Amino acid sequence: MTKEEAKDILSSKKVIGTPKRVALLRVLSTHKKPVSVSELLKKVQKDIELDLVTMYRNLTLLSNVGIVKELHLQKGVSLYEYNKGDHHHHFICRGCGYIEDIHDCLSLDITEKALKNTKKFSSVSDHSFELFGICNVCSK
Amino acid sequence: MTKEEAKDILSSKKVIGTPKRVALLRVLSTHKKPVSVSELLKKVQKDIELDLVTMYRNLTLLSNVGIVKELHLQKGVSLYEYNKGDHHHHFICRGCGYIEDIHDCLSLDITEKALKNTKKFSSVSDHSFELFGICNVCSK
DNA sequence: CTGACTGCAAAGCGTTTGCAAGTGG
DNA sequence: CCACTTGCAAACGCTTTGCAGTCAG
Repeated sequence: MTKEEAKDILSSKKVIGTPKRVALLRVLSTHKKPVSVSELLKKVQKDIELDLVTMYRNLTLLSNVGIVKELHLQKGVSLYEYNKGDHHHHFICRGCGYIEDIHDCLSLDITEKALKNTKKFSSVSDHSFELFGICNVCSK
Repeated sequence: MTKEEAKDILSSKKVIGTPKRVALLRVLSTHKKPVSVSELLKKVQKDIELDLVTMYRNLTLLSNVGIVKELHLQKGVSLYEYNKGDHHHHFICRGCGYIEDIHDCLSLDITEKALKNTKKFSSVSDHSFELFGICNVCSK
């Protein structure tokens, strides 16, 4: 993703395309897997000076407008991924944390059923689905 | 769940049934929804003196042997629920955090497909599925 | 005596907040 | 001039660790 593309994406959500945000978004967009905050900081800092606090604020901002997604797969760890708009789920290794995307989604049926069965909800905004296992490297 | 039943469950997993663990497990078993650590502490303390640290240690222990399940639905918050063995998922309100169980599960197909498509995993140990929405109370 | 459980204090880690300085329209 | 962004320091909340005291076999 070029700097121009990043700026366009940001401004399409009415977010000012500051250099730090552009750098952040570009790093996020090159990552196929969800990234931790500390990893993200290192990578962005190769490009531009950036404070951890600013990163957090911008991640929250981008998350609020839907440009990035936040994942909470384990205690005390937040992962972020660029929201390309392609709906997908994750296959996660309990050993090393390796993550692979799953591009199938069969949640429609269960979502409909759940809406029929509940009296407390009228709609579903989104959902998460994660598979956990031990990857072939860890199980050796 | 009686104290005796709690003790039996614990000893079946080779965990010593101390009074604190029995009290903790009993509170957990009466809860239909996942509970936060602070809530849990309050409820158990109505029964017996219990330090927060001991709670954490025992929750980790019970989680490791599979008696309780740990959920990470939002940043920095761990929820715990008694693992009755009845596989289920959750419908969560983004507004107030209200949680309802979903007892349908249609994940078999997608699990099989995912295993076929990956080269990095050979098996799935478990999975999570959560629906998010705004409950009828919050959407008023 | 030995190993396990517990409480207390302190540390650790990820995240957020307050404030002052800097930037751009 | 004003609203927005940023960095720094400090605060905050949740969780873990170290250590000493206690208890059961």
